[in-house]
Amino acid sequence: MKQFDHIPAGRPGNPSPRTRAVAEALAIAIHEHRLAPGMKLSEDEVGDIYGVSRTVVRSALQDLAHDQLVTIEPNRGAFVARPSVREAREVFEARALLEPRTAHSAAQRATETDIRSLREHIEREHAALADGEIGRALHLSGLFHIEIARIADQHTIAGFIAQLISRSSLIIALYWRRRDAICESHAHDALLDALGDRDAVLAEELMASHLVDLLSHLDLRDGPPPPTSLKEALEQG
Amino acid sequence: MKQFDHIPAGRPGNPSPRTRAVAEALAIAIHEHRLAPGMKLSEDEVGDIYGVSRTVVRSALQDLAHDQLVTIEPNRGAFVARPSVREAREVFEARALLEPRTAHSAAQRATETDIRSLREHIEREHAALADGEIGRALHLSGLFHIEIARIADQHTIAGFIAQLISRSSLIIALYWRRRDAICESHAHDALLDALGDRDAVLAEELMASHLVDLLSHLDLRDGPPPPTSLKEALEQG
DNA sequence: TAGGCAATTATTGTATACGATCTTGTGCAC
DNA sequence: GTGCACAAGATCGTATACAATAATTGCCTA
Repeated sequence: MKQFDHIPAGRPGNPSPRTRAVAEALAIAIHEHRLAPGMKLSEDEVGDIYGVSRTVVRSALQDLAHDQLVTIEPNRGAFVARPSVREAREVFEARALLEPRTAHSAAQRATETDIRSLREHIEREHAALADGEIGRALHLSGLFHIEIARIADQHTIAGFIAQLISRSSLIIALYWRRRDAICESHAHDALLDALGDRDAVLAEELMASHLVDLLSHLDLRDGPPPPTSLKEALEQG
Repeated sequence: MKQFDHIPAGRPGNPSPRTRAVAEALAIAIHEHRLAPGMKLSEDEVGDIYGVSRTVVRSALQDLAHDQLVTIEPNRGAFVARPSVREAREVFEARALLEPRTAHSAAQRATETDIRSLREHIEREHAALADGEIGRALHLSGLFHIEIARIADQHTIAGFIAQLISRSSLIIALYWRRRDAICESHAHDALLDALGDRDAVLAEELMASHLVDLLSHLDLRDGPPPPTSLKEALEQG
């Protein structure tokens, strides 16, 4: 897991190393779609897995709840969040509002080191896809966006974007149309080129259309709630 | 304190009533400038004051840290946050990005009930000012902005705005030029009129200029650190 | 047999206790 | 007299224990 050590911990949350470790491990599991939306996260169970007490698990879950990756129901426990259709729309509207402008700034400020870092990022993304690790590729895809926000050097907005991308991961898990036809669109490559050329206007446009494209792959038409999960779904089938 | 019960708890944080109560009490104290930036928030002390154990205090402080109202230093404790000049700029840039558009949406969606609610809000704000309760007036002023975001009916963005306004409270505490010459600008009245007239374009413009005006009252020129506080400042002087 | 009630079980909410880390105060050496 | 080293105190980090709440099961009754 060494390759994840550099992850920009968007949240300025709990600096306690154990809490951080558990929170990030859970967050990555969610981002890589190893934990499905709606899944129960029992404090005891998580604590046993990571070899820590409920105290730190609780703290980690609270952090994740703040980023709306998990939902905490009083006296019921924590569950992997299950964003509604409405939330999904809101998240992508917010991204459409923030990310294009951020890409614009990033193009103006990007150093050669930044560009190289982004290129490595994309390569790892492609490698993951080639290995069939879709979840990991998705996670890396999100990190690419976060990296751009970091380059834009607007920490506050970058934090918001990181949060939105986290939630996007859940939204994709719930509403993506065809899991097989995932990505390998070269939107990120095109963005990287624009950033490398310091073409701020183009980068902004590309980001905007990239987000529109992403949104178009979601199935948000059916107004009602998302695909229910767990045993209930199996019982019905 | 009944009049604060309706406060929109921007964060979806810990639903535990005690943790919420402590977190909100501390948040309001910070918003009303009763707790100065940099002040130490000892877990034992806070626990004694509110009659709860360190467990819940820790949880509350963690929530506040996530909103960047307090800073937690490992093994050192929690302190009321002290935003840097740079953070101050970032916060107002983010507000300038989000709030005008939100005001636009709010103007389109506002119901008569919304307008009445806002009007009451302003009246309480003026009343607080008339009573010389500057801190409380400032807090209410922030809530006015949050209320507009709520009316705009974009929960995600409204959450971001709530966070930004929280931090603005600290920024004002640190960087406001002349505490006496505070407000009683009728910017909020003008905004309310525009919203009442459903004039979205005007509301957007008014919000934008209101934020510029606010920013212009901050003293962010001196590049280096903010007006340090606490004993350290006194020892140096 | 279906529905509702009660006891049991499991899980969370909170408090307390212990260990680790940092701060502070004192004393000794230089 | 100054500076460093060490010890005492305080505070935080984590684990554990107990209390409160909700979910589940089994039983009784209609």
